[in-house]
Amino acid sequence: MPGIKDVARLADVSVSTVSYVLSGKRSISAKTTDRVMQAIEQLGYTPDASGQRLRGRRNHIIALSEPIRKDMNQAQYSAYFMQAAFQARKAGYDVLLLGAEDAVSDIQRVTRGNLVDGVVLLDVMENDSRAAAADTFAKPSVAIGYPHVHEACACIDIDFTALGEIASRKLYDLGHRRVALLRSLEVNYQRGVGYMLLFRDSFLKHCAKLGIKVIESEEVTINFNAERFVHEVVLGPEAPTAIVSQSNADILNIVFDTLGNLGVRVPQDLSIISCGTYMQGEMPRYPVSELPLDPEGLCCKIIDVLVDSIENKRDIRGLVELTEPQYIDRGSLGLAASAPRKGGDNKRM
Amino acid sequence: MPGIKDVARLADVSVSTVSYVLSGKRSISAKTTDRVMQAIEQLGYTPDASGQRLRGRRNHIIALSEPIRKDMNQAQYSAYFMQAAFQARKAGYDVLLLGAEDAVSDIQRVTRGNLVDGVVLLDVMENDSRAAAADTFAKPSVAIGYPHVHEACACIDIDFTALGEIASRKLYDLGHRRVALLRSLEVNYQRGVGYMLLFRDSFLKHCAKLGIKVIESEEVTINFNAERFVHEVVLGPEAPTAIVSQSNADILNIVFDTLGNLGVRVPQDLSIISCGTYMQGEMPRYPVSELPLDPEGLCCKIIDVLVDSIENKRDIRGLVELTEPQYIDRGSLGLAASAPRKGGDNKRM
DNA sequence: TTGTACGCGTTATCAG
DNA sequence: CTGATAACGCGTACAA
Repeated sequence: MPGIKDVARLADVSVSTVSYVLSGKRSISAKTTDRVMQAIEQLGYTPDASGQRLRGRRNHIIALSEPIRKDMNQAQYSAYFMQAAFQARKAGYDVLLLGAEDAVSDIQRVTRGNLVDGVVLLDVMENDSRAAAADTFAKPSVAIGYPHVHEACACIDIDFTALGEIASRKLYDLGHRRVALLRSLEVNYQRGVGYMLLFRDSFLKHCAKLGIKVIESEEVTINFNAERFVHEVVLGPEAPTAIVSQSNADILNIVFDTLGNLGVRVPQDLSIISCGTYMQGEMPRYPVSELPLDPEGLCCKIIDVLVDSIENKRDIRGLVELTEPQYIDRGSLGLAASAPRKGGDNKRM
Repeated sequence: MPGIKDVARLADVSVSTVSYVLSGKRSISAKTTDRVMQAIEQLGYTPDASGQRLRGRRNHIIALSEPIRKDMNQAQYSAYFMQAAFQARKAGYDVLLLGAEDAVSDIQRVTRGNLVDGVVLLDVMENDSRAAAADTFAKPSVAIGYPHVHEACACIDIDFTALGEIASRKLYDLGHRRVALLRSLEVNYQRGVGYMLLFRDSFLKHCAKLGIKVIESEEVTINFNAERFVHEVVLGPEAPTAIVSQSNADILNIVFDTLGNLGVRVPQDLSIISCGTYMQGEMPRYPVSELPLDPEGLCCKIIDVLVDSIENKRDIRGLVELTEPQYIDRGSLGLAASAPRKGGDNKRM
């Protein structure tokens, strides 16, 4: 393994000259530059990472903390860390994946040991031990999410309170006064996945204010029967004119299938809107209008903020940035149906 | 940030003594040890990672190379890298995620710069540029997969040739002589995803040998109509007694739904077996017997091999380990139906 | 049992 | 514009 000294010797210059040629932090004559570059190629020289970070105090590594859980929706979270990794690379940073049981001590270890320059917290819950312990990390940290305790880290997320309001407003303006809320997997609420709770609370509150009646689905577990949900709730006595879904593409597919079999047209007879979901990462078989999550946009912003903090030593503790939700119209949300539902008495099933 | 020198000064010993107290590679008197430990705690000292790897030549970091692709099945691959990360941590290694466009130069950079001790190649294709360039990596590498060119890296995977043979044998023993093959997403074959091709080729070959007639589905693209597949192929003139699926849970769900609506019972009227899939990571709504992928088992073995190579300087270039497929009975595979299919003329759809 | 010196690459500083 | 040197932090071979 050739070192910088070997290069210097071969090019007949000093080590500092080689270093300056590589970094460009000093102007070096073209002739010298040529000789050095030639020596580097000839020897196949690559600087050793440990030496590089000795001086600069920067590793160009960002830690990504993702607590390992059996029940995690892998499809969804992988979108976040692939995006975060991609954006980090664009900014010139490698990504260290942390997934140990004890996330807090893991982050302490890599930040205090100067192994990483900063930390991204993924899959953040309302009561997140990592966010709460962020003051014990020796490097800046950013959470995707909005935990209760966040004095020592930055928080970046979609504004899910606004999302609940926008959704209720949109339904109201289209004339909907009775809507069904299709819940997400129960385990998410129980675990305290912040955004799902935030959206639901905000949505229910604003619906109450606007006079929209919300009929909630029963708790969605792994054995949830989406067909029965359609028959009992959607076609039930309360006759909602829209479904607001927090659920995943699999369940939504069954809902669409069931409605199709019953001859219920979307959106003429019934509107559907999906909120706080990310259908691009799943496989919906029917287009559904959405107030979606935004892994790409968020990760882009998160890395921006973190890198800025690292490189310009900006203090980002306590920073909170909630971005405006963006509605995507895919044609499943329309005016509230007033006439009796076509095919409503179709007994095919 | 206190350094080892500060600790040494406070404990009134030399830096080497502090180092040996931490590593335990020399016997130090209890009195000295106490003083040193006290100083360490008092200062909150954590060794700096860059210094640590200066001498030891070991970073305790493993690189995970995952080429970023738009069309990748995120749910599936995330299972591999979460597992790899988990197993690596168990062995005391951190994981650096590599996902740049040019994977080869990325790996060269981190291996030649001594940033990582070894490399795991994920999502390996038959003609994989990374495996082919493994001789230019300065550290040992292991591929999950079985690329054509693999002289310079180790390859660990399930034996998909055996998997094809076992599947055909199993079907044959249960009396099946006509089976439908439900292909995976076409893009996987086109891209050269090794295991899918290996299984398919082996399965077709062994079926031919055993006299099993295989009716293949049309190419599966994003617009694939699984209902039509059931109507045209499964209930078509050739009347296969089993479906062998390489497809995902979403498509399989539709197949089950369609069969259910038609009154075709599984496995009494029709058997279904899924091969080279990983249903635990997806959301199948019906239990399906499977000759599955095994992210956990493979990642465990891969990290074992790689860590052994790193720590004992074992040369693993060219090593190939193909593990025996394990059949999981979930009740969807049974004796070939001989009587005319119940509900076969049901015209509900 | 303890101290000293070395190695890695970058960069501030001083000297040409 | 370029060269020489020291310092940064740690582990460990070697000397004492």
